[in-house]
Amino acid sequence: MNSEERSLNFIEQIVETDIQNKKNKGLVYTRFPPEPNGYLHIGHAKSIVLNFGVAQKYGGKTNLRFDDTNPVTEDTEYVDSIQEDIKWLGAEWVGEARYASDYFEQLYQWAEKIILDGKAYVDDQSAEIISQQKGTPTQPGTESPYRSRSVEENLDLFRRMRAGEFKNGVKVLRAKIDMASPNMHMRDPIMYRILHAHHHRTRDQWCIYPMYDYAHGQSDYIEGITHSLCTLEFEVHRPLYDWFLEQIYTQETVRPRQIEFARLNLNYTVMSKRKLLELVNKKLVNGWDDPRMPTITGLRRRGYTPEAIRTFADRIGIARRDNIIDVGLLEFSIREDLNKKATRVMAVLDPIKLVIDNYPNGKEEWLETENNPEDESAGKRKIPFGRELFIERDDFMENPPKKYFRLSPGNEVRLKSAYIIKCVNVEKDENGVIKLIHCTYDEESRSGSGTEASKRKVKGTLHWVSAQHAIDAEVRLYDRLFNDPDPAGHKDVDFKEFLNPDSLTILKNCKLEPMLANAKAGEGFQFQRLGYFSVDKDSMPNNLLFNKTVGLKDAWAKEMVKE
RNA sequence: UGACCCAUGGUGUAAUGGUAGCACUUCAGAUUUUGGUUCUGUCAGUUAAGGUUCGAAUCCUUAUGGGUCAACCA
Repeated sequence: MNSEERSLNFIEQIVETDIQNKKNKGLVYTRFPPEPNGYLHIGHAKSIVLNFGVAQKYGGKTNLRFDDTNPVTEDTEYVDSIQEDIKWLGAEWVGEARYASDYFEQLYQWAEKIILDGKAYVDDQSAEIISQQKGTPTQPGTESPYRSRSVEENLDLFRRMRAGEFKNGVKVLRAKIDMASPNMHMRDPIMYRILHAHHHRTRDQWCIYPMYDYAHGQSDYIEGITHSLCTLEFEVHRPLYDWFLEQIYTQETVRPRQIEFARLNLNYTVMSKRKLLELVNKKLVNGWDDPRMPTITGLRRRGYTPEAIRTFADRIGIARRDNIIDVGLLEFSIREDLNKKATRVMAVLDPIKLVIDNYPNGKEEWLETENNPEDESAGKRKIPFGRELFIERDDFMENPPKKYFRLSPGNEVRLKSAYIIKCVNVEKDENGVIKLIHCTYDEESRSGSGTEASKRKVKGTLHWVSAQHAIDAEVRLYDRLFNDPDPAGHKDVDFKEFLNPDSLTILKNCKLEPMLANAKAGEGFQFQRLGYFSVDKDSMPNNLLFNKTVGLKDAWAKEMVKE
């Protein structure tokens, strides 16, 4: 509905211009280049939707490429999870997944060529010295004493680096560019370092590894990537990206171009892999797939759908200015999707017993109810009704405020898809806590019976579950993980200080309609009047586990806040 | 204190020299056997000052504010 009128984002505009100008023969080829050192999060989803979306829109293709040039932090666990998450999101990369490590030999050969061209040299200095010589953003650097080594010596040393003759950190290969450049990244950046480490794919084949700046652009080039999209912090790397490409570029091939866009920030959460890893390692959450995590796997376990995440990514747009998206927009997107799809069921999370005094003892009825009022094709089902029911504790008040139109003494409400009942009195325990609500029902008022009484309008409608038929379940409620809108944005306070102690609430005594006994892991439902809930992966038929995905909009709660 | 980038309602994002629009949010109302959904209405914006132009959110200058850059990480 909006696609025909939607204006182009700035990257699409660039792509269209390039196509018109027949740049790269009019091809569009993008890539999604995660480093396998962590799980994908919602920020990656933005990048995935962008990269795959742009290519698809213009008849192009997208590669998945693992940027695996640092064996110390990378692992196949991440390689697997990343592929699973991308597939789940519905993106399809062309052919097999690629790896920067597939190109190590080519990268090495090009490095020798650059040495031969006199544009790279082996430096014997320590990391500290090299760092000192880099200067600062306001002061130029100084040149390394090894900068003017002969080509022959450089080549010999570089080959011996590869051969494993040196220990970690003893030597590096540096590009010979400009130590006085105002751009720090151009001050003779390191191309290769020595790392005697086991790589998850190349195993012990290499003991020198290329740095990101050298590997990334060349990998783009090898794959024929036309538009290399990345986040804003790589902007200052672009001159270097171009410089490395310039060393090996030949006219007849595709010339990749790096374009930066603003990364996604969500309020009340953190989005850096480092911080997410810290939460996992310190067991402040229950793993990468904890439903409170902004990871793809966490959102999936929480009950988010790929469609909702994609629409969200679409809604937030692509631009070059820093942004902080309100999590409310993410929540809106999942509600919108689930509202169309989720079967409505009866579930009472905080049960209180109710007895209908004038309903025959031992009688049961199976009443018809619609599965989804938003989707007639979803059909109908029967739910059991009886003399004793559970309703939500919140749905009864002995002394209600004026606008309360749920159950209270002397007041009438409709039980959804069942009868109109009236509260006659309550029983309390010695502490004054209500333990049983006595009601009478209007026998003529059964939903759908067509009688005058069934058409009566009452203010409130409650969800309920038959006590005799109810099944038990554990339900996990989630709130935002952090109490602060920008937990990582405080210079003097660690982000973990803002963790919300109430981000997880476990409810053990929930009562569900019997049909839910067969619910399968990952399946999502709307618990009538409460919100959307999804079956946890650890759920068992005799130990049902639900995760709250998101609550329904709650006008009553809002009203109460105003008081 | 250098280089580079950015600046449109509360939050995002359009308008590509010619009527500042859309979404979320806010608020109000209608409908409703979910205080949901849907529908209608509503509040609210071009950082500032100069300049160019018949006309500037858009081009230029300056200021202000924000961001990025000094890993043998990506």
